Parts: sequence; C-alpha cells; structure tokens
Amino acid sequence: MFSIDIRGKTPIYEQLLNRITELISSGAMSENERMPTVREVAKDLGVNPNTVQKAYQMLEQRGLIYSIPAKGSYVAKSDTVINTVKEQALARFRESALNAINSGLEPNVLKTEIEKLEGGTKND
Amino acid sequence: MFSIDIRGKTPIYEQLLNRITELISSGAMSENERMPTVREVAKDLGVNPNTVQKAYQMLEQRGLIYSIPAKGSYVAKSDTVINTVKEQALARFRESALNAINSGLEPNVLKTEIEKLEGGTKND
DNA sequence: CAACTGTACTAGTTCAGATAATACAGACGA
DNA sequence: TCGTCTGTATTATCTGAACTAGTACAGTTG
Repeated sequence: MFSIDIRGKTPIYEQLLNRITELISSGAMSENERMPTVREVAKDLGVNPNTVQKAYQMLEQRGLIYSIPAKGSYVAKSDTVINTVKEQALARFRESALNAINSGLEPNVLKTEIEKLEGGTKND
Repeated sequence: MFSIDIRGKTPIYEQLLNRITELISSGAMSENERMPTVREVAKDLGVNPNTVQKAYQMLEQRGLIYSIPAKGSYVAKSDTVINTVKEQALARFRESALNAINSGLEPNVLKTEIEKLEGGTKND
C-alpha cells in the first residue's frame, strides 16, 4: 500500500503523512479517489490503527483529504490546498537555501543543484 | 553573547550549535579567536552550564572549535571542516529542493528565490 | 442485524532535553 | 604557593512531549 520504513527514526505517522502528501500533490492519487481504510493500512503496515488515523487526521486538517464517518476517506486535492503545500515547501526551501548561503555556499552552486534535480523527480 | 530563543521548540544546545556554526563558517568569528567560557554563556543565557558544554563538545567533535582544558575554547575553522559544513548544508538544500519540486513548484521559481536571498545574508 | 467505517478517549511506554550537584586537574596571576 | 578560573567527567533526576496501543462509540451499508 504505502511503503514506509517501520524501524526508522522518523515517526510512522509522519512518514505516512509525507508519502501520501506527495502522492496527492503529484497527481498519483486522483481527486475523490477513495483512500484505503485506516484499519487496512494499519494491518498492512503492522501498526496500530490510531497511528494511521493520526496521519489521516492531519491530512484532513490540511485539506488534502476529507473523511466521512462510517463511509471512508477520500482525496480532496483542492487547488488552494495544493498551493498551501507548495508554500510550505517553499518556506522550507528558503530556510535551507539561506542556511546554505550563510555557510558560504555560492548561490550559483545552488542554482546548478536545482538544474540537476530538474529531470529526476521521484514520482512513483 | 549568542542570542537564542530559550522558549523555542528547538533545543537550546542545538540553537547554540547552529548559531555558532554560522558565525564561524561565515567568518564572523576569526580563527583562533577565544570563545566565551561555558560558564559565561550559561550565565548569560540563564541556562545550565552543562547545556552549553554540550554544544561546545559537539562543536569540537565536528572540528569547528578546539578546547584546551583549564585554558579555554578557541575557533578552529580548518578548511576541510568548513567544507564538511558546506556539504551538509548542501545535502539539506538538495532535500528541500527535491521536495519543493515534487510538490509541483517550478525550478525557475526556486532559482528566483535564491536570487532574492543573495543580497540579504543574515551575518550579524 | 452484522460488518464495516471514522472517531474519541485513555493509558502506557519511551526518549530527548535540561537541570543539578559535585568532582577533578591543569593554567595563571597575585 | 594559593586562590581562582578554565574545561571536563560523572551521575542522578525531572519533565514534557512523542508515539503507540487498547478499547469503546456511533453511524453507514448491504
């Protein structure tokens, strides 16, 4: 389902959060598509359903999915939400870029790095 | 001395670590310059000396400073170490850049952001 | 009604961060 | 030499948050 690393240092719910966010914002999961149930994912990963639910809750809180009690969870994917995701990604980008520059890296080097990444986006 | 945010979510020792690393790698603190003593910084920030020492220890472990027992701590700033700092900063940069691109941000936007940052490095 | 759904609540475990209290050994100036 | 400063080491403790687990509830659906 969602392949994550159970024995990693990063929390399970956070891995799920990131993975699903990527899948949705990249278009791998289409709008109104039904998400696997909390219990399904939990069983699949061998974790507690609440752990999965935590990820789902945060996804809903951020507007990436919507959940209907007793029915299921579905992909929301509104444009405004996607924009929020982008803004946050941009904020993180700015921070790391500033740090890199403050560490003495040349802006040109950073630009070159971006160009290297252009081709290789990791959309599954 | 080192202005940090005591009531932040990021640990005190880590803030110290980052701030001092910036100051050294940016050239704000010159080579062989004497660092304020552990007890000085602790008193100044109102924290426990051990917390400051933890930051100093990690700085020495990374080769950014060198400590002489009973004398003091001094800025090391060897080129190889600075390069390591840069590499790590670059790695973080790549990660956030990749994430930004995966979120649907155009590489050109990222390049523009870098240009915006070029002028305003926050060297105190 | 039975099986599924999301959801809420509580509890327990673990861990990182921070503090505290000392103690030791070397350097250095008075 | 002596007192004071330096970095360093050790151990214990407290706290709070993060994370996960267990369980129960309410609504939907066939």
